[in-house]
Amino acid sequence: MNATARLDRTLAALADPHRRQVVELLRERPRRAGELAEAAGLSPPAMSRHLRTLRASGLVEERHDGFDARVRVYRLTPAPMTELTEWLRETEEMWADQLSAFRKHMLARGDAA
Amino acid sequence: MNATARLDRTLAALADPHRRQVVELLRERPRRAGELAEAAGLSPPAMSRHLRTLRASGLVEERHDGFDARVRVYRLTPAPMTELTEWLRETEEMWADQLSAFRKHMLARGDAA
DNA sequence: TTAATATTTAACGCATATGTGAACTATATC
DNA sequence: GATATAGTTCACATATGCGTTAAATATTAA
Repeated sequence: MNATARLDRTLAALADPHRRQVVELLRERPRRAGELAEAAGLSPPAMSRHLRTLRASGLVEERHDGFDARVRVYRLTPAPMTELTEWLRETEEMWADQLSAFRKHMLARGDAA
Repeated sequence: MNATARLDRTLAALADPHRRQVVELLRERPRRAGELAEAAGLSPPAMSRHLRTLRASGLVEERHDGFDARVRVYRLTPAPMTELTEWLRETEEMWADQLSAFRKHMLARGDAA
């Protein structure tokens, strides 16, 4: 999968408020699927699908609990967000350059910055 | 509009590859609607709708050209991306804390980090 | 071995997003 | 004034996303 498609999936995954809530919960600590469903006020099937989407985007990973194999524990995997952060940084950097060039232009004209 | 809804719109706007391409083009310099349509290989109506979405998310703004009032020039407005960057920063920060806590835990147990 | 638990998958309905061609608005050019 | 140009909006078809309930899977507990 190329970088564009990965950014697509990452952004689409984070565009849903329930999934973003999951990320916020998982950034504190790993949690069980059922715990996430309850915290988000969603039915288990609904949460299961969100978790599938998050898994497909690479934002979270699933593990089986050591004691009770029915339980699935989800945890954050930061790589996709790092890639997104990098894209945003480049965009903002470019904009900052553009802005400073604009200011320089204005100063050269004698206008106030 | 609250922060969650704004993040929603920003992320949804950026989740489309054509719209992200528009942002990438605009981070170089402002451009005309028609120029963006051609660059993205889209029909004018399709691009017009993407631009409406980007406008609604606050990522771009539209201005009328000074010489030819038919022409609409689009430019980037960075505020929404700043907010998104902030959200990502918090998330990654939390994850870094978690990782360092995990390493500390492992070190305390005498395992290799 | 039967029943309960944790989670996922399947089938369905509904809302929303995307692209296309046709029609519309506003402005410029001849 | 007639026509061309830049861009948008409309109407339509198709596709995708989200939630719900019912059923299936796997595992633990009684």
